[in-house]
Amino acid sequence: MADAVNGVVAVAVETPQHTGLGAPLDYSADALPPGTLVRVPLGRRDVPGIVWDRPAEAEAPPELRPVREVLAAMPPLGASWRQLVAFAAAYYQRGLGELALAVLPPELRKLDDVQLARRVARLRKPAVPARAARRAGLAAATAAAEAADAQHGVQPAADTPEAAPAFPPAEAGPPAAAEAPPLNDEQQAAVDAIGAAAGTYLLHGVTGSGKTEVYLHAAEAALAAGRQVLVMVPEINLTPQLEARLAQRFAGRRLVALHSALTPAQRLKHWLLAHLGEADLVLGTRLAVFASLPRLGLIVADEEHDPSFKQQEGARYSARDLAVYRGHLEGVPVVLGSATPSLETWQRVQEGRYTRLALSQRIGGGVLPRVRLFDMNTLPRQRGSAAPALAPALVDAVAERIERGEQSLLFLNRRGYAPVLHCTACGWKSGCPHCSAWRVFHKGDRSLRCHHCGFSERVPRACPDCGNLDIAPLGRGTERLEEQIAQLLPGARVARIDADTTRLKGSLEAQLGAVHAGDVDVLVGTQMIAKGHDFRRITLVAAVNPDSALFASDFRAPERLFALLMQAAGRAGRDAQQAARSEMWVQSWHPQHALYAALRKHDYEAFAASQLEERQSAGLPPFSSLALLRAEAREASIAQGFLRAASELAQAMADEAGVTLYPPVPPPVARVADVDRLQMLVESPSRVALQRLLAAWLPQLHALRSVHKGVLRWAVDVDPLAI
DNA sequence: AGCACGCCGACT
DNA sequence: GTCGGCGTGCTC
Repeated sequence: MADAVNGVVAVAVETPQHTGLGAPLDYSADALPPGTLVRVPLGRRDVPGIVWDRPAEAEAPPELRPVREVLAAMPPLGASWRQLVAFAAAYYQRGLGELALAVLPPELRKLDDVQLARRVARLRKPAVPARAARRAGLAAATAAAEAADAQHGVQPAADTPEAAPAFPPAEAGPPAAAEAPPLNDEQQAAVDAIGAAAGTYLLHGVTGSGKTEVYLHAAEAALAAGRQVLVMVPEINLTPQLEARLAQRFAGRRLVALHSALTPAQRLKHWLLAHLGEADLVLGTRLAVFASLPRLGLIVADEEHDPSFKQQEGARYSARDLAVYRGHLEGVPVVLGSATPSLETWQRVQEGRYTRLALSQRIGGGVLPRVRLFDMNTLPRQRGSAAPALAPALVDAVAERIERGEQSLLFLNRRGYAPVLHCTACGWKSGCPHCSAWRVFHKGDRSLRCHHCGFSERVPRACPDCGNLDIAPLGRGTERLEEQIAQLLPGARVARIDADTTRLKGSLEAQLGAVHAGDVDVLVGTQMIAKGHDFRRITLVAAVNPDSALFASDFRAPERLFALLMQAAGRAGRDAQQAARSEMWVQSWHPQHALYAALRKHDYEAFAASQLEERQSAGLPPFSSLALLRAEAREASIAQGFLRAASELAQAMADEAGVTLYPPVPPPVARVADVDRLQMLVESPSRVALQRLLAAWLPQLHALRSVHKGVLRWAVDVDPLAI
């Protein structure tokens, strides 16, 4: 361990990469173990920092300022945590200290040592009597004594096992609270494989095939071996039901949640419980991948294909990819669960780098719903009028369900009443004055709302350009679909769930509760309802208008659509006796498309194979690595000039390294809130070559801003989701 | 990123 | 005469 030498410590502080201050800074202090939280002077400010590993050979500048405060009440952050953070900072091209401090609970940086000691002491009082014996030695220590100990850099070794040994095989007799249903052979084989060796596992099974039960058993084994378990889900929405299930199964264990909807105080408490080794299970969203877990024994990433695992601002990390790295680093198994794995994951399975564990059957003998592709071209069209939103045959099928007391789910990935209003006389459309996008008509509050910048106005009575009173909605959103289905099926109880109806805290739960209670016949919603929720009485799911993704410029659009439709199909017929007559309807103008053919057969593998072939011939991920350099300015030409200059700086390097620089292009929505955006694609068949180029190139870009004035922001996105 | 210092316009 | 505009520059 490279401890402090000659009274010098390196401290990671919140300094952005582009200032040339991305690396830790040197301060004078008595020996402090790496990972210790400190406060240090920086310029005229006092900032929080983390003592970092300092290379022994590094020279100290002559005059160093002293560390101002040592927060010794908490054990230092472990070596593997620091390595994870250092890797993420380097890979996603951010300052080390910037990332390290950004992934700590915000509340932590506000505390001084005394306040921290008080909280730590409180949390170390065991919540469950059974834990008292094991923790007795630690709990006995007073906060003051702990603080005094830690002042000398002494920490109970048990709290910071830096190098975790290999995951031991599953043992019998963990203190499970609720009895588990018996596993089928495939589930048992999966649990055995995960328990046998560290590595990355793809748990591949359709909705209802019992993936969660495998997670629970694998977790049980890890807990029995005295380890902590990290479970990640893509969205906060999905935490409550999994939390309930984990809490029920592991009643004697301490379970904490980590996500951005917690209050600052809760987030700090949960994070500390994990860091102190008090929490046995951590359930969270992508930010939980950075939780400090001194006894980590298993990582689960459920719905690993979900785009929400990629952070979309600041350090744009992929929590799924970091989970895999972390598992490798700490020698613990990583389980990636999905019915429709990301093509990156699937390719790694093909290459033998990940192990596929297949769950091929639905639990309880349920079958997947029959997929019915409805060809919208067959609908008779009255002259001059648009095609109806819903095929009459689909409306009949919904009506049948209502008669039988069953529920239907209509899925339309577009909220609002209509995506755009237009004037039938002069052709005016409801564009946003600040963005290159249409403003969406929301009938509920009679507003025209831009979904990009939030600009909202009361919908005009007449055309703002020509005064014509006949302004009409174009296209359909969930509000309009809800209205139409209510008209087509009088007496049906119709509900709608989307971002607009769930704005208030607790309203999603309330609405889902109504569906479960049987108070709803037809549920209309966006992709929010396609994910995770376990509806028992739904026997019909319909994708009302999914075609747009087929021809999107985004190369991942088909992959996303397939996953979404498979997931939506999974909502139907989870109850075995209903499964036989469950149906998934897809209304399409292109029913012959290969994606739908694969969907009809629930054939992920065929779909993945054809997509991978396309990706390979196009030189796209997972057969190449990408990064996007983005720039924003009031005028596109300024952003353009900056990116061109950046490109020139890199050209020689790129040619040599086998990296391709593409010309700057506007993203799909080029102007948002009066700011023009441009982006430049950087591509290489070699991840390493791309990484090397970025590391050499990006530090030079800060200086460009003084030449290209007017660039408001620039940023790099490594492994971008969309290009 | 903050937060300084630093040199030019409209106000008590 | 100052209050304050945000342009450059530094932080171990």
